[in-house]
Amino acid sequence: MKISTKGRYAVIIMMELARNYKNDTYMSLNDIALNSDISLKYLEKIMINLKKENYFIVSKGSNGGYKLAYSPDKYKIGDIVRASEEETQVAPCINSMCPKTNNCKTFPLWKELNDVINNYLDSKTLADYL
Amino acid sequence: MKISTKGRYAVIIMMELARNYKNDTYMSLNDIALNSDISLKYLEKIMINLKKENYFIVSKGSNGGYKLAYSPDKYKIGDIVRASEEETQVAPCINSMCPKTNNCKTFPLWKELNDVINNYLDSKTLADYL
DNA sequence: GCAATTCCTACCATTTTGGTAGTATAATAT
DNA sequence: ATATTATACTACCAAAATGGTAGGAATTGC
Repeated sequence: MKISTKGRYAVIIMMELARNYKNDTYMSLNDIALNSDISLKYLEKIMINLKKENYFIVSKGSNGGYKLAYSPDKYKIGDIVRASEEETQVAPCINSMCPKTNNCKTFPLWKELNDVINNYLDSKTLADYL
Repeated sequence: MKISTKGRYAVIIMMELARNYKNDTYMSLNDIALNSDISLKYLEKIMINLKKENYFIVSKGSNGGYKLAYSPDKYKIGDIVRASEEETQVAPCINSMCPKTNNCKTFPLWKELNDVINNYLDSKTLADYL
């Protein structure tokens, strides 16, 4: 029962950009790496999923980098985590459960837990943790 | 963001015993294996952690097995999952977070998420899923 | 042109997950 | 007693996920 660091690092990246939002300057992954003590290379990898979400305005070249496309309160933590993790179900269906056995009787439990988690994470935005 | 099957299987085992509670007979792991489509050997492994909790009355030998020591409503799902998982924190502290960087600013988020999850799982007992 | 930056494709070590195998030990039915 | 049925214990293992690293190509600003 553990959230992978990928999701947590994604939130950290987004937080760095959120803190820089008011400056309206581009922030490079290198800057984020220095601030957050995560390697540039791993940051790049985590960015792959985040970039699909159109969260950023990007600029290549010197003085380039990323900035948030919207104000921090527009970014739900839940969206960020789900975008980073691929597996969005806390307890996805597995072969040894369902349907011959009684195992599926616990399915509503995991389904509801999933909702509880998502509802909580969706109730918070980057602005809540600046 | 996924709960390991270990915790889920543990709940399944406990459910099987809960369903057998009214019979007041011992139920062997072999019976549970047949009912649940999980291998006997893997069940044994999952039992290791559960046995530490004094959840059962155990009998070896023929017609032996396990039965619940208390009625199903006394077993919180949260306790069962936590007993099975070793890692009880959803987002345990890791080196690259805390304390030089700003990363710890997100700690309250994960701490609270942890509480949300535990509160939900503690609000349910085996009796809720018979 | 050069430096800074993102973008893209691989690769990889370690840990966790999800098991299996074999044997010892204990209790019970007969 | 002893054969049988269970649990208890110890060890091993394959596959997948996690948490990275490496190297270079493409793009842009100066």
